[in-house]
Amino acid sequence: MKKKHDSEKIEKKEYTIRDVALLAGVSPATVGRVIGGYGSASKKATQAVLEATEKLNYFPNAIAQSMKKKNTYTIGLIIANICNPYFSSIARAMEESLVKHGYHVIICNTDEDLEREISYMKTLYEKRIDGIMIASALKDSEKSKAEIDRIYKGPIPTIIIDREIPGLDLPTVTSDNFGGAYEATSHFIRLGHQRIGVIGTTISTLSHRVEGYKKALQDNHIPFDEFLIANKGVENIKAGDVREGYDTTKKMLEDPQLRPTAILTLNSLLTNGALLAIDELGLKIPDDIAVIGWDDFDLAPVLKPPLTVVKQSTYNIASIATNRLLSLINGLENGSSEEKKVVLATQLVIRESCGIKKV
Amino acid sequence: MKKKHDSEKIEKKEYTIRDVALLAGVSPATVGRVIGGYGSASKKATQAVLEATEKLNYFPNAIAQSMKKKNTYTIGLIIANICNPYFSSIARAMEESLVKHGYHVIICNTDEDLEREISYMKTLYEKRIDGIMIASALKDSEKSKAEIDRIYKGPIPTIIIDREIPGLDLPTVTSDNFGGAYEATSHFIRLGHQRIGVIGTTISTLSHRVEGYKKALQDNHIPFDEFLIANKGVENIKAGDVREGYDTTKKMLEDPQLRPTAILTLNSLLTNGALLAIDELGLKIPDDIAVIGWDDFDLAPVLKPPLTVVKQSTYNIASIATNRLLSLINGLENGSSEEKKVVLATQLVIRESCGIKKV
DNA sequence: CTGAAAGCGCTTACAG
DNA sequence: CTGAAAGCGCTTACAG
Repeated sequence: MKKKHDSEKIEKKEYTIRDVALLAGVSPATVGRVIGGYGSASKKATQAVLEATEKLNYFPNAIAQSMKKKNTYTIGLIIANICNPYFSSIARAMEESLVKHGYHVIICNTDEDLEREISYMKTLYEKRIDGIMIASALKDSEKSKAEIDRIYKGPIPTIIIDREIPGLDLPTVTSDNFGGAYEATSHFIRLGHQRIGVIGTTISTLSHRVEGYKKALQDNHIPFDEFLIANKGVENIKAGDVREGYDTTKKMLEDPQLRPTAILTLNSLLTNGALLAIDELGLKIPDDIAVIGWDDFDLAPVLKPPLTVVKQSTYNIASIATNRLLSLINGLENGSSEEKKVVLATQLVIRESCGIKKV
Repeated sequence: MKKKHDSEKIEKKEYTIRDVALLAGVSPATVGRVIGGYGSASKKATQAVLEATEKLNYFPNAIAQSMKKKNTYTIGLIIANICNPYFSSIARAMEESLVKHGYHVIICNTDEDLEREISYMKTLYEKRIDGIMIASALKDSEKSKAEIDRIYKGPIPTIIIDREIPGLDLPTVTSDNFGGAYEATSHFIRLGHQRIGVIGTTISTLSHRVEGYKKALQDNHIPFDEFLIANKGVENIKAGDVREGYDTTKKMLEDPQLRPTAILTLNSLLTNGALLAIDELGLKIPDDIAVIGWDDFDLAPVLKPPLTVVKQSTYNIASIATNRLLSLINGLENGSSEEKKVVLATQLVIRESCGIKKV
């Protein structure tokens, strides 16, 4: 593969600034100034360099540039799973806006696995990327404060998205998980439901949502029943697999005596799984079971019946997080700003999957 | 921001191999050998280096490594839109398998815009990434053979996915677009349909699918009607927006005299849009209009009625493409292999959206 | 096994 | 405006 011939014509080597300089009859420094747009150069030199660049089809080596300039124009995005429409919309919006600023984005799927997340943090750091956006897999009190600081408060500008990391004072952009769940639960209650199930998983946003759910119950004097909260995950099924929502829902609904009259599913994958399970159990929405999904999606209005959802503004999350990250990178945002934690309101989009008030 | 103090304690500088060497009492070369795992070192030296590394919390600088070793352990994935479940599943599978080999993947969304694609190719090349996977936005005969070669046959190992680029002899992994459309169309015909519409867009895979559609028509002596092919795109709406399928479908179905009795939608976004339009027009599936979607998705079996689809194996596409790319990068795959173009069979998943045979 | 030195391809003061 | 030189943080022959 690596035959070396004496004649230099065989291996088409990669041209460098030096080759361009030679051809243009100027120094490498001048070539750099012309191409890199720093410093100044005479018209004549500029012209010669441009021609030589063209002739050799020269492309600057960004690695070498990074070496000197200490930036890579690369951002790492650490999420659970790019197949979750919630994350793919966020990724899409971020990439679109970042690319306009010259950045590329590296996608890292953790599947809610903290080990993988930490491994990503390490290799991304080694790559000396310029910034990190992370929806962390870290669960409450899984690590000590010191460990958390060591993992997430490195030298790379970082924005926490989707879920707060408790005790970490880094810029954070999340949805109002408590409020969204409170509103959804209240909606069920207003329609006469008393037994309301929550199809969740082990992710950390869950706790705030469950808090919101409990508060709504409490404000309406409805007793809390542990059976109605599914947040343990399912054995042998990773978070992020449709079967998780399917199995969890099936288990909660299979016994007609115990089953709730309404369920709230905590992300679109879980929603998909739940709908699958409900369909298979032969239950009718909303008569047998009312449903509210967390996260809106294109087909929600087309389902029979159209699905009521708690909608998070992925676009806003992405744009706020992106702008803050760019500010951080450019040293514009003050690390100790007051408004570090941005919480965005959710919206209850009422369609037909909760039926009408029972008398 | 860049205050320099005489004392070295203020700026917590980034440690280098040299700092480790100093602390360990060995040379930088030895540190490299220990940490990089190349060459050999005595037990004593190894121990000292490891301790120093630990103490300084030293992380190697991958940029500097890339500079010497000429690789970046980064792969570029150029696709239309990560929000399309078809692409996100591919991206997911690729990333999962690549990360095991030490690679990160950069996501590039083109929205089927060739200019953006070319710009990505350029900046990815400047970053000296190790490999490219690309579902190109290039349309038939949009560029000359020479231009195509110049754009895509650069020095970086490249695998073409999803859609062949005609005239380019690079490794390619695609679905059998012709066959899939032929099968879907034949299925409609078997059920008695004669007026079959195709909801497409401007992407290049379309042409093979339309060919398959036409062949099925022809084999069954059904005349071809230009009106039933929507492949122009919609003004002011980019490919990848749900509204594209919505508008296109609405236009094709609005006139009861002209409208087909069956439609085939060419990707999930278009399917979503079409279902939205059908719902809004008050048409019933399958009685008023039979539907087959291209690409399967979680909710397809839950729709009322469950949707029949042409399923592409995203997992196989991803794994074959990834393995071939790794082989290419490692110089194992022969550039002039016979089996350059891999075509994977599609599968018609029959559910209930086409109804039963009309008499 | 180990160190000194060269070099990867750029950028950036420093002189002129 | 321009060139020579140093240096970014590693790896890799080359000696010893």
